[in-house]
Amino acid sequence: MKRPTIADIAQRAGVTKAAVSFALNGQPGVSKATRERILAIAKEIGFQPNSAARALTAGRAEAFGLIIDRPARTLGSEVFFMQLISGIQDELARQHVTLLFTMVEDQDEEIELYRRWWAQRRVDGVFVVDLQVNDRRIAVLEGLHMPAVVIGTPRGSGALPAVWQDDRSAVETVVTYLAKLGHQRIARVGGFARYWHSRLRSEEFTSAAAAAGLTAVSVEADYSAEHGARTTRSLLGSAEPPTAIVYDNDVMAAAGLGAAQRMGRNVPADVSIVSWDDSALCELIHPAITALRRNIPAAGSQAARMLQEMAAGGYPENFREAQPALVVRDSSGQAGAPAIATPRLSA
Amino acid sequence: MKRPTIADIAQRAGVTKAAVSFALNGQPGVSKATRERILAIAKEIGFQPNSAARALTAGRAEAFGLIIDRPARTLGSEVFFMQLISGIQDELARQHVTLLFTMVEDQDEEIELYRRWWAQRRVDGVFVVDLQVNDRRIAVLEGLHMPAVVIGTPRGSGALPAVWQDDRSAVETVVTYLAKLGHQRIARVGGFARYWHSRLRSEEFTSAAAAAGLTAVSVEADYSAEHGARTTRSLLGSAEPPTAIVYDNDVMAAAGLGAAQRMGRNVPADVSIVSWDDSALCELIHPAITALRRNIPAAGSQAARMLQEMAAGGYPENFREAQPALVVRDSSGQAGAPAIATPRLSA
DNA sequence: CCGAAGTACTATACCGGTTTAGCAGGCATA
DNA sequence: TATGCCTGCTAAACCGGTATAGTACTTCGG
Repeated sequence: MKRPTIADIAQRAGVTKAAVSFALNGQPGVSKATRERILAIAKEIGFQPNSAARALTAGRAEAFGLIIDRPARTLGSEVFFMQLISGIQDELARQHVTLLFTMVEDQDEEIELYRRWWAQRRVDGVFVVDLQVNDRRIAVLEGLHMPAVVIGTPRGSGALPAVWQDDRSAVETVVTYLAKLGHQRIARVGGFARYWHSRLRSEEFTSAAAAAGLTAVSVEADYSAEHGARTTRSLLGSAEPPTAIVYDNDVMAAAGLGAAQRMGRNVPADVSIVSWDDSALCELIHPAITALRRNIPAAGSQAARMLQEMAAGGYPENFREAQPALVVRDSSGQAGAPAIATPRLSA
Repeated sequence: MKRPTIADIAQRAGVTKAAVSFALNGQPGVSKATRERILAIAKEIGFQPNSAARALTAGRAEAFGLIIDRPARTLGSEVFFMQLISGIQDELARQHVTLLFTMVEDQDEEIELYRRWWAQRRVDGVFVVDLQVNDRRIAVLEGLHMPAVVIGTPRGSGALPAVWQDDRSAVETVVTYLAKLGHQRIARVGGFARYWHSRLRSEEFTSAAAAAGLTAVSVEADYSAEHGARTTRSLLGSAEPPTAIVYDNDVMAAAGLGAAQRMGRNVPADVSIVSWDDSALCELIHPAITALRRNIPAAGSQAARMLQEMAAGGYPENFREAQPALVVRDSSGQAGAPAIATPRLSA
């Protein structure tokens, strides 16, 4: 019942462990006949090399790590990470490399885990997400000389390569779209300002709005449904409420939509709603939410390829993702347009 | 720059590797003074044992695996797995055990991966989800003598222990609630009939409805928003449409809600909507969806504890989860009640 | 017909830990 | 004074692979 080792194969084939190793790894040093005999035995007894033993000699773990540090409360509804992991896996499974995945409570814990994983040789590298302004992780990873690929933005990623999105042009797409619909006052409910991607989008949003002659306001939120709803109530309740709101993720957009409806506002007649990330959620709720769609799995696969290159000693270039597409649905429309499709009685 | 080994510590302390090993592992065989000297050096140079070397001697991987086999399309919006993983991690992180997580396209691939992981000694056991009727995985895992814990149902789990939910009483809770509201025709949009949990709920739903004197229909869907919407349209378009629909997950419930609204039905006046899993999504959309709330992270933690016990050679008992609570929100109400809160003009 | 080169292996060290057997020295006991 | 028994450590084997050095045997060239 014990799992077979190369010693077992060697014994049955009447050769030494070394010969078996050569045969299994396609190295020269064994005759064709012997090689085939060994391979046949290996196949027959279902031999698979012990990963620990191999890792010990190769000095590699054949595994990469991904740590997410976000409140569990907001994670559940997040489509982003599942899609990202799915894309990463797609690439890694091909090479029989595994992914260690975990969630932590704060960045100290995350850094501690990087150190431990690296010291213990548990991983050959890691994917870094949610890059922050003055992110302490970068210095730690560089100090450890640990292969790592940043997913999200090249700003502040130090010498680490990044898979990034051109926020500037994406923001321009959205703002131009809203401007064309006649919106004058637009708002953005962003994620934590400490995240680079959030901060960059915020800057670009403000400048793009200014360029288009619009009044813009950007508010920070925590990606949760609750924050999305609360921020929306506050924006719509102000003296000069925006006629369009852009949210940094689908959950906040959906929550914002619900909040607006509860306030008696019609979407999109009174206020247009746009989500930064697209998802089934955006499609299925009523009205369906206009969203920026990016290919998240593709970004994950790309990052996986880059990390493998790095782990092999290379220095991959930053990679810019394909431009996201704006998927126009029912939640956005002409500014101040009369309600057509779904009229409502005032309460 | 090379990561320190026990040999380095041994050299600096002027002792052998064995003495270092004894000291680090709290074994007898070294004096208190020597032990402290060794520990101090280990701490100073930041020593962490190489996980491969340790796994090689211990014969354990210090890792567990989780494989999900669902279409990527439906996974993204699923809150269940993120919460489950979060609960599992909570327990595993404590013991410095890692989790290997991956997604596959079909069950053959999943089984293949179990075999490989086990043969390669990559994991000490696995979590099994989405148990199916005549599930081939069970026989494979039992045949391999691979520790495994089933999450979801003890039916068909063979000798493997399970963390399970009492579907019967949960279903009764929902059906009784709907019966009290005066509903006569109720429907259920379930998941794949090949999943045990889905089939069991379906059976219980039918029998509970019969017991309460209601007409019930149960339909199979694939957990996706698209299926949820399509099935809802078909149910509501029938000659005698149900006045209440229960969905097996939050995504289908939300999609069903949207579909009903697009058909001009008022929720809950025309039709009540109930979701089996609760999530931020249920809370945030309008109207908020009545849902059964179970403590998914707790189930994950429990499963992790059981798997650790199994990997240590024990045989944990099946564990029944706490009874889920029905969280009543705005999407459910009196059967045939006039629309009050959000009246609608007919188009 | 002998030396050189190539082939097909074996023997062995090694990766970084754990574990077992053994051994030197101190102390108590008979 | 010899015996036994701790204590505290060392030497070495071992886990399951990979990599390197060495060896027997064949083949070939001059």
